[in-house]
Amino acid sequence: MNKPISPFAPERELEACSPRCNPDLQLRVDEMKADQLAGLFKALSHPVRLQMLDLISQGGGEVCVCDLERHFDLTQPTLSHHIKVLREAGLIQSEQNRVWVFHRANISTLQQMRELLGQFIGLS
Amino acid sequence: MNKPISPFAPERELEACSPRCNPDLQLRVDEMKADQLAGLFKALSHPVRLQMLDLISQGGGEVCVCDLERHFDLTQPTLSHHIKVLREAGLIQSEQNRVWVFHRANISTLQQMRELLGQFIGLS
DNA sequence: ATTCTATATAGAAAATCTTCTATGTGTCAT
DNA sequence: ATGACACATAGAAGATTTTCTATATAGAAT
Repeated sequence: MNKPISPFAPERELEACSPRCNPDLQLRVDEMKADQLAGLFKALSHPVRLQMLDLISQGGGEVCVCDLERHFDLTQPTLSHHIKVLREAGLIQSEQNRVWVFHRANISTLQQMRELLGQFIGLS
Repeated sequence: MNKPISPFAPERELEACSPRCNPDLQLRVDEMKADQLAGLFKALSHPVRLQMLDLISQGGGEVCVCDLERHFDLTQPTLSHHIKVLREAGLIQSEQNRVWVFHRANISTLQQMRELLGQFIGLS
């Protein structure tokens, strides 16, 4: 856990363990933002939720659970749980109409994730 | 789990529970691809790994663990574990040079994730 | 009123994840 | 050779996730 000053770069202010190190690197994503963004990635970290969002994103805001459940070999409470995870993460919005609940993808949230990846790729 | 044919749309081939349903929706992401992609999202589903990749992506392929550990209040084995998760997911590549290991972001993997999100947003 | 249907919630078992301490391995300096 | 350092691995405790069965709620149809 201790970081000796490299003999090769004694003029550095920050400590480096080798001449190839980058002791000046700064986090561009603070802890609060990292928590929020990691939560978004976590919501898509399950294959069923990823496929659910694939379906919901195709539906133009008119996707009912009955349109989802035929694609998955899971019980209704399990699907209900995964939908809740997507909703609580902010990836989808749900609206009740009579007995049914319709879901739509939350584009701005997806764009946030895309922007982060773009930053990692070097697009910004 | 049973899906009655709607009385409002008896001509539909697939079952719909309401007139607003989309019984024709097809998965664009098959199960194998969903598993692979969900694995990528899972690797970024922890705030520390997300911040680690933020740092590594800035370093131009020359990021050593000593450049990471100053930013996190975690033990060395824990950081080593998170690095392994990123590497096994394919998000970073690691190369040993003498005593040190240097990490670089795997751009093509990040692009895969970005493409999926683009598909969800409707960019393709 | 009763029943059916769509969806949500409760709670529990099993699996997985996160983090730690302790220890191992390989490289370098003395 | 010996010791110091960078990093990896083993294994365990505790937290979280995934999935199920059972049950609740609430709107519609009979």
